[in-house]
Amino acid sequence: MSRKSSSVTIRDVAQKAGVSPATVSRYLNDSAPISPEVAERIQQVMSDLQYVPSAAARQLATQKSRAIGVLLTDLDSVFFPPLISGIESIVQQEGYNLLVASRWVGNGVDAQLPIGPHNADGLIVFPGSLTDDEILKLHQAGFPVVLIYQSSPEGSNIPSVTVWNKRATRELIDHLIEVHHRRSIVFVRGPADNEDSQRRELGYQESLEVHGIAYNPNLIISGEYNRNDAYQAMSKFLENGHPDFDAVFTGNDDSAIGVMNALNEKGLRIPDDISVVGFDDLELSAFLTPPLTTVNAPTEGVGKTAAQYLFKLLASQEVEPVTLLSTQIVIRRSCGCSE
Amino acid sequence: MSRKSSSVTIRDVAQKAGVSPATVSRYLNDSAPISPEVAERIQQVMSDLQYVPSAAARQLATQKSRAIGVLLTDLDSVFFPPLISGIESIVQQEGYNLLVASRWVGNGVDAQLPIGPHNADGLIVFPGSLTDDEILKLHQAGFPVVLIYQSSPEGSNIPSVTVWNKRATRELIDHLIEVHHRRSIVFVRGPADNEDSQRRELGYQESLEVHGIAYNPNLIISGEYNRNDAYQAMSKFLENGHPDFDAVFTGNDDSAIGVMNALNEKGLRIPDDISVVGFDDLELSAFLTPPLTTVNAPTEGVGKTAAQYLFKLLASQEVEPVTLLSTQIVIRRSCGCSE
DNA sequence: TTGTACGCGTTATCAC
DNA sequence: GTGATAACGCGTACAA
Repeated sequence: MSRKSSSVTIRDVAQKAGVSPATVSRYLNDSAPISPEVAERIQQVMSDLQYVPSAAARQLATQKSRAIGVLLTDLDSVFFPPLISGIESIVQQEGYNLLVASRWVGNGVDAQLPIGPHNADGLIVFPGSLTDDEILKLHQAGFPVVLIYQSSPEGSNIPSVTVWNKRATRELIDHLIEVHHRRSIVFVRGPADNEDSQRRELGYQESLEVHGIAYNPNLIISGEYNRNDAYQAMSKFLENGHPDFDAVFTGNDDSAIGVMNALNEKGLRIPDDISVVGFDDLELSAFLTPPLTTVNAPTEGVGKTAAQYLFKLLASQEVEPVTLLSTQIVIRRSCGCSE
Repeated sequence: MSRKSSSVTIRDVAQKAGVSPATVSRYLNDSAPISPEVAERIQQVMSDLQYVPSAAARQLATQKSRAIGVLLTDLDSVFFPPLISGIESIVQQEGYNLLVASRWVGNGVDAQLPIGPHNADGLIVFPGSLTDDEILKLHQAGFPVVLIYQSSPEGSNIPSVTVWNKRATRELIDHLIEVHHRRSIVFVRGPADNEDSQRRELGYQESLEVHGIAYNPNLIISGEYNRNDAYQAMSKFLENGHPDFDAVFTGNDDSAIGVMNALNEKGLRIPDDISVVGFDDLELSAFLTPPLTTVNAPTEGVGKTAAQYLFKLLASQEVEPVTLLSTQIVIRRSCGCSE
């Protein structure tokens, strides 16, 4: 984009190859057949001149940016690497560029979107980065959008991809109750408006119910799906008078880290005194002490799938409105199992 | 970028506001004074029409993409979130876009760069994503580049930002020796060509030397700066005949996770039997059991600084060729300290 | 198979 | 302070 660096244009190539710019363009995008000799000459000149087409000019002419974006809330979370990695692998494979930005609707944004029709061909949105209104507006304007970990706003039908939350959670809690005979299980929920957290809570309740255990609201505490808040929440829970409990299900693994820490500090042994289980199966979860029993959620797969859907949308292909990737429990030691 | 979505152009705004496109442009970039009334009218029309300038057209006219890129090797690492977050905060503040891509020179790339003069105004490069030749070529073409965790290739003077490695490592090992009387300290190094790892090794050696401890090459093992390889390396070390040792310094925290795991599996207690210390101070390091004694390296700061330098470069300002951000040891419990 | 001419949406250079 | 007008570099009818 900088003048001095890539000042060689398609016209230079054309001239030096003794053809018209149009022909070079055709060669570039093989949008029309051209004679072998000419093709070779162009190729030769192109590499001689180290010609690289200007993305901007191309975009302007084509009305396509060949870039897609992903909008996150806070980039600084262990949850994102696999997600972004998954997205990027597809994006790169398609020869597109990936724009990344953070934006948090909580702090009252109403400025222009960092990523939108003005600089991208499509967008993957993570919960909390856009309001429902903004999502809807984008979608209604015909801008390709794929939602992740979030369902389409009321009345709309925007493709969304997330994971099976309830089923695996149900199995996980079943395991705690049936195998380890835990009956007072604390649930550390995520942000109130987080759909995944809500569904995980449903799985938790269902398991309780099936086993004839009464749901105790005093056993529910709120983290924010991150280790620090979860640590605080659990510490506070332990300090104030609290019901007896013999297990903790943290809505995600990151929270489990904070919870385990709080438990350790109070001298509670995991899993002897308290079983702890999470959700996500972060790469590091197997390395915690004790290794965390959790639910494996294909985060990278969500990224890949969302990106693939976005490209389908770009190609005007049909995409299933909602897709749930399968999850499965992984038993390690924090629940009480020996391996 | 998509035709249907944002078809309102500067011309539409101009017409509806009863002025010329030029005036609207001037208002947008306040590149020239305009009368208050006109300004207000334009503002009004702009928000009525929800006008958003086309990035492509702007780029073509300006020869600037208003985007910078960061080139990483593998996106899926806990090390990156703070780094990217730091970069993005500056980028957003400058009203720029952030392009992210991964590329690993190890697998013999020679295709076109995912990010370069064709789609960005500048680039932040992480070790392993570009060969020295590629870096040099970019730089010589006048393309702004900032190196992180890597020094400028032979003979060149490209700005680079990284952290103080040797000094803090030296202090860390001093601590192990002086306070905890450890004398047989294993060093788990990073990738062979990694400059940080090399400098950390220097600090390690210096401390040994000062304390009259002979350097024992059998105590050096190779990880790859990630928990899995480090786990493998340490496990193998423990299984084969190995020298006695009473401490491990892992080149980074991620490796420490794998090492601690391997140690635990063999029934070695940390820190009672073996002290373990790392480098980086990942957000999760304080949450390991035991909490990891390490060196706090300002990863987010490196990202911010690199981005700031890049913007200085874009503004044709001077930038120091090499800057080292300060690090400092943080004592937790894995070394043997009680708090 | 190839060339010509115009348009994409914006900014920059002149005039006024 | 404001308005024409010419780039910017590429794709794409349309014509040949």
